[in-house]
Amino acid sequence: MRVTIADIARLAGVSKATVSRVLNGRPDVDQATQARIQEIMAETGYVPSARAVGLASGRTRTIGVLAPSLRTPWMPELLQGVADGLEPTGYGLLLHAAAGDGPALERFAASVRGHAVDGVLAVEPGGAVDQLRELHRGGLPVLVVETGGRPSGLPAVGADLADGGARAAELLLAAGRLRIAMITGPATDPAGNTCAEGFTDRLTGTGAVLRSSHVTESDGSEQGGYDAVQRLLRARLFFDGLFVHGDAMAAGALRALHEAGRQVPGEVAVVGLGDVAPAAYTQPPLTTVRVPWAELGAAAARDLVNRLDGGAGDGGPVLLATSLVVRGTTPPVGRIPGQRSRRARTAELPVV
Amino acid sequence: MRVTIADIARLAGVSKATVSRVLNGRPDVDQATQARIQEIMAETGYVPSARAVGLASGRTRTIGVLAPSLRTPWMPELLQGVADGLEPTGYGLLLHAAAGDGPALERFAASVRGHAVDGVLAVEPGGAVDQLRELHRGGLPVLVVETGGRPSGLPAVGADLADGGARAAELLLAAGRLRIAMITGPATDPAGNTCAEGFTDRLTGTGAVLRSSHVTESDGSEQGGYDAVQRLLRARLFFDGLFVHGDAMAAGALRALHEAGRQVPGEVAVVGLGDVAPAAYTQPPLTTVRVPWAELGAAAARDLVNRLDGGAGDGGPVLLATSLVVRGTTPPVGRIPGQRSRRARTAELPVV
DNA sequence: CTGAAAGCGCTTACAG
DNA sequence: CTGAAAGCGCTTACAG
Repeated sequence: MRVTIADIARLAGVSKATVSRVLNGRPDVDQATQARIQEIMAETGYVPSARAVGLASGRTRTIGVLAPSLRTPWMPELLQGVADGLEPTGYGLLLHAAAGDGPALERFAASVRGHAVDGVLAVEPGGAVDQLRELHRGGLPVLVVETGGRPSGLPAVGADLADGGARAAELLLAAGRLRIAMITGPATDPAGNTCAEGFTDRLTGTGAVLRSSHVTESDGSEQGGYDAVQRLLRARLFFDGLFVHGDAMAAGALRALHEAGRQVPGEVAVVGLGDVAPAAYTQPPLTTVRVPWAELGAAAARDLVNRLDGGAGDGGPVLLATSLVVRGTTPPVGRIPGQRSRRARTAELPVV
Repeated sequence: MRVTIADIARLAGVSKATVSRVLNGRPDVDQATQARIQEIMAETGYVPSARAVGLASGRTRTIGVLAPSLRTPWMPELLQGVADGLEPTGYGLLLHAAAGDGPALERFAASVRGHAVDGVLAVEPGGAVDQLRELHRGGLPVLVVETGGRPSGLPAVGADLADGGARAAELLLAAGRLRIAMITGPATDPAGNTCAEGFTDRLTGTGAVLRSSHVTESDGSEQGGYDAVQRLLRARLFFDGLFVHGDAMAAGALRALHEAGRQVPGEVAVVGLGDVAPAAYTQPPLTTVRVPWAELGAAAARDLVNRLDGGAGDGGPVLLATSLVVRGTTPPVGRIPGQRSRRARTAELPVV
């Protein structure tokens, strides 16, 4: 039924080896022969069997992507970047969207050991990192997308979150804020941790203070951010600057501040992290540390494919730049290094 | 290097055929022999080669998922459902996240024709539906997730959006709204179309009117919803009920109504569609037609795997129920059939 | 309950 | 520039 390489060979009056050469674009084939073979392949609608190519060549031209959850706000954007980065290479994307532990992880590891994929792209693998190290030691190409978690020691691409945190601190300092509060996110979304390091480092010795009493943990959700601000307010803690490790939480924080009658940015300046969907549409629009999620995914895809195709990898870990998107939850200030305004500030935004 | 079935056979003193039988859980193997073989496989860490199994068995135990874009608000939720539904079956998920046309689609079709996957799950395929029909005619198992687009004639699962629309209409009627406006979404997210049919059908003969002048099209984004309401208001059109074909647009619509000083739900009652992330956190929280995205994905995955494993498919198209989630953008009314309150209404919500 | 052999559809040295 | 042959690592009748 199915057209095979043998059919093409017979029709063209050549051997399977020659057809295979044409298929793989080898240069050492007679022009006329090549043209004839290609014509026959087109006429018959021949498509090589991925399964046979896989077995014979030892490669599937597919990479496995390990993503803890598609529900993390920035994950779809990052995955779309991976898909877009992969598309032109012809590599397929085998998606494993499940938490990095338990039987699901075992299943993933087995499929990887069964050579269903040529390499693995792991997004913030968390608990799966030990498995990945073992697979990597076993010779499997692995690339980790680090969004702020502990460096794994594996080949990685990430974003310069520490710098993003420093920029956030500079913006609050430029706005004259001296009593800072911070809402941290869940362990599964560790971008905030690294960002916080750059943030606190930059604050050191400036007169602005971030007390541990003013740091509260939340779960990444809008409601979580709302609750976190309520905790701060109920504890009667004073703060005029707030750094929130996630835009969804920041949206909730803004809601709580609004309900409490606290003016933003007049009384409290707020900076988020991520620049995901809700950021541009909060009231006021959220100033936030932008992470280039899609670019991160695309860079990771290209880097991994590069390694698979024999490239040595581009040396050390790749670190993409973050940037500060200044919208309406921080007061308009003079130019701040790295500031980037994505939206005209509207007249009704309060000015300090 | 790699442990193969031949190694296991030699170590166990049996033939490859017997090892294969154990591998595939065939019952006709001696208990002791089976135990010995399994022990040896465990000791050696044997994992069957997915590539060899694929070639020999003619199946890859992988399904291809065609998703136009991961940036559609409900897509991550739906995809997570697919992944979760697939997990226990052991099937892999080859993700193709690109618009249904152009060279990317060609690449997808080629990979499908190359038998890289056993079947295809297509989410709202749009322009790719002709390709899918052809593949289906060629014998490929195909399942379409229909979110409101034209029925493709292919095996499908969908949500009962017409019923959801009818519920939305009933809610507005119960609230006494007679001048209705509607904001429709982009062609790539056609859920609203079907929903609108049920909506207008239910309105017919009730005294409530939805004029074509009061229907405006938007792009699915928050800003698009905002702009759409501004268009309606600038045209000086009166409306006391508003049905928006997407929660993100509804969030923008609420923002525009707020800026214009229109009270919600007092002056305008608003119903959204989707029940995606922004819905619960708008001000007031959005009343919306809930679509069970994750369940939709999981049902599709199970149905397709069922077909692949020899099940005949469950008869006609599967249609999951939608429901109305009543929050704060519609006035509290007595029990409405099918109403479902997901959140305690807070005291400060305006009451008509 | 088990084995020998053919076959899945390619790729890859090797030889010419 | 091209072909014959072996091999990738399994599964599947067929025979016993």
